[in-house]
Amino acid sequence: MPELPEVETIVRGLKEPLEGKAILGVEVLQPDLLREAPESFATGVEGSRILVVTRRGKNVVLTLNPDDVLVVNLGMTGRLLVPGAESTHPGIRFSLSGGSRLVYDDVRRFGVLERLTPRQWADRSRTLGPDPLEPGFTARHLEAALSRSRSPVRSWLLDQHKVAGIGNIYANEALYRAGIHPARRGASVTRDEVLALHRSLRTVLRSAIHRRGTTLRDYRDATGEPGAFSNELRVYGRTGLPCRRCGMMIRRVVFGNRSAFFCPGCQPPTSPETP
DNA sequence: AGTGTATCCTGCAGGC
DNA sequence: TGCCTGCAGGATACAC
Repeated sequence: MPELPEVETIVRGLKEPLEGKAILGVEVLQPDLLREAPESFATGVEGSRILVVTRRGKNVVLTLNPDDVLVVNLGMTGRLLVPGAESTHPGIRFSLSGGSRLVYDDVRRFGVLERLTPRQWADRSRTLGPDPLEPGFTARHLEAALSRSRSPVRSWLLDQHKVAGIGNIYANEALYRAGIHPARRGASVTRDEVLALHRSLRTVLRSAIHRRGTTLRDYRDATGEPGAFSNELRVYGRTGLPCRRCGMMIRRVVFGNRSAFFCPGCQPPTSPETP
């Protein structure tokens, strides 16, 4: 569910309420959210202080004093909620200093909370691709990486080891805005198309952050508020509706186990230069 | 290396 | 109303 813009919105909302707080107690209601025994997780984080809340790709990263990193992947329906937001499916409850609380809530429980050493986290982080909003993600980098890929460009964008943070919504939206069919092979994407994709990825993600993410059904930020980018979607979930640019019907195809949405007029299956 | 498939899990919408 | 199917912002393991 949550992709880069949603996770970024969550992280921004958590900084003020969490940074500097101590974790006094942990209540594990759903042990399958963890990769270790609930008791060792609880005793491991209890007594720690939350120094800083950041994001890496789709992961929420809580740096704990003294030597722990709490990495939260929200899966499809995970939420990190502060007091005031309603929790319907609480999985882990953290009681914090100052009488505050943090609840990890997750209907489907695809999410994972992991307690890692800084070293383990660094090793993990190294396996992830660059963040598309960081300066390191250049058009040159994208062109070089894509040219080596024979997989469909939409699948490539979803691979967190290639680029970190893009999910199915923004992959489809960026490809539409760049005029690239989602099933095109990475290496078939022309230089001009790569430039357009690089630009559209960054604009779509920035604009979605500005709208505080996309809420279709489950996504909520730390205070329980939905995001407003849903109104800006051009192809995702718009099967059968007219393209806002050319009027042709938006189509849905399934590959790589995920739905892909595209406009047959604006995103021809082969590049326009090589008919 | 890449891809199709299945799996984890719950809830909701739509068809009959 | 109830039952069934399909679908969902993710990630991973497997066989080919």
